[in-house]
Amino acid sequence: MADLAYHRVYSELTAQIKHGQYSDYRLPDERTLSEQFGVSRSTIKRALGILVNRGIIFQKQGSGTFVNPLYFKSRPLFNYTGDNIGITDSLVKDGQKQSIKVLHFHVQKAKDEVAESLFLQPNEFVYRIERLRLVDDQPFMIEIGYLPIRLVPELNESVIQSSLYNYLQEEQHLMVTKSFLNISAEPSTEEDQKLLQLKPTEPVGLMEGIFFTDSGTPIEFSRMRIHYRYMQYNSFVSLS
Amino acid sequence: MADLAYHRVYSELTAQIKHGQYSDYRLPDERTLSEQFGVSRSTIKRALGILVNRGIIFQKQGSGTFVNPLYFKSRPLFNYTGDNIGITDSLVKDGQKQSIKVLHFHVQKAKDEVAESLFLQPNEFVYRIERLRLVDDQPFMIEIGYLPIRLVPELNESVIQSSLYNYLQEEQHLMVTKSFLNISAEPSTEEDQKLLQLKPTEPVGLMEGIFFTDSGTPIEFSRMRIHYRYMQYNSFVSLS
DNA sequence: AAGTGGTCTAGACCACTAC
DNA sequence: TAGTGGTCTAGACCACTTA
Repeated sequence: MADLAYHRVYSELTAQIKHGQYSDYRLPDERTLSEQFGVSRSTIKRALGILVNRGIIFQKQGSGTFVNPLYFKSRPLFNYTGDNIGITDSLVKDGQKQSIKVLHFHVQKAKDEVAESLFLQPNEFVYRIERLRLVDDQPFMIEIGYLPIRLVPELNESVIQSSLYNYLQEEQHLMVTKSFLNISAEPSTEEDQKLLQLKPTEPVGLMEGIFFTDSGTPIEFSRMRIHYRYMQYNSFVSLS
Repeated sequence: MADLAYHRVYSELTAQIKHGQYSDYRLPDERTLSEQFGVSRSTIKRALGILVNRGIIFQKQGSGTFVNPLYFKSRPLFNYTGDNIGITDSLVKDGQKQSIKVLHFHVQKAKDEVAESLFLQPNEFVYRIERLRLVDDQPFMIEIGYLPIRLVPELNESVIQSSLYNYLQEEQHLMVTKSFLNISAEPSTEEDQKLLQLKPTEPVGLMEGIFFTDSGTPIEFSRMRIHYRYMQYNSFVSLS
């Protein structure tokens, strides 16, 4: 992934923006970038397109390409900057300590919704992984994940005490790079209140969705119940 | 917009998928589509890319292009299928009656956050539009929007009783096609409870963000407080 | 008029999947 | 081995903004 031309351009531009290289909020024009990076304008457009899709820059026809000044002001829960799309890589932590407490771990036959979401054969088995995630010892998320055992035959309890997706990448050469999420909210249950240290009037955010590997295989169905103060999601949408 | 080649391909494919044309979940390969539509493969890829970004289809290298069976099962609050990205065009309603009640409407000097979000000059003026939105007489959203008067000089109270973005499109030839949203949740205030008919333990979803015209000009900063049962947001993310 | 992003093409070659 | 999606190029021409 990292050796692709468009990805190299994307990474370098992102780093430059983060380091404040474009303090006037203006990037060089596409033809200049094409020369600077030694790639075609199409490849530059592709790299810029990723930045646009994440809301980091925006482009105005006839005018130029500009950094979105709002992007770095918001404090979302997730910020996809690593290789993987999972929590560990995405969590905005700024030096805070991330930790995981395993609540339950076992194998079961996939129920309907899970089987459907993961495109499983009938009667296929999945791991059910229930974990509590904390930042600086403050619990902020209850996470229930389902993974087909067929895809990850050798999972065990010690693996899931830390980042599952890092394990998949390093030990199984699986990168998890796509997700389809549904986001909502509801009043907290008594269990939410206990685990996430919430008052009865305080709600949880819900994120539920499917995660895919780089090659398009659905690998996890996940339900997350999130302390409302940690629930921040950024979304850039463009109808074109 | 509708006369662009990639957009035509996108529209026709979307319609075909909705009408169940690909009941085996498999689309023709890109080279075949290229011939069928009489456009280059690059243009086909662009159209397919939009469908991928919205989570409607997914592609597997070496294997093919497939319809996402989950897409049509979820019931999000928004579903961007119209020309504009606004509520009116996007709200999934299925024959339900949509209505708007104007709570407040006036002109004021833009405060810091608004001015920053809309890239305004110092001391520029904005409309402040506070509306309650209902579906089938059930209130589901309090919406506070700010628009620069410079961009829409002739707004008045009768216009905002119905869709603002439809007015902008028809009377001002402005299409609103991009948005940068931040999504979160919090306990409801007393005013929320009164306007949205919520119990004290029931929360609101928050959506806050900037809306851009097709040419990239920020045209509205909006804060939405949403009845939690109506708060459903779909997001497809791909790290590439 | 000059500069910038947007659209589109035709084709080469690579990487992965299925048979 | 054939078929499919992924990457990348070099260039033409259009649309919009700014001066």
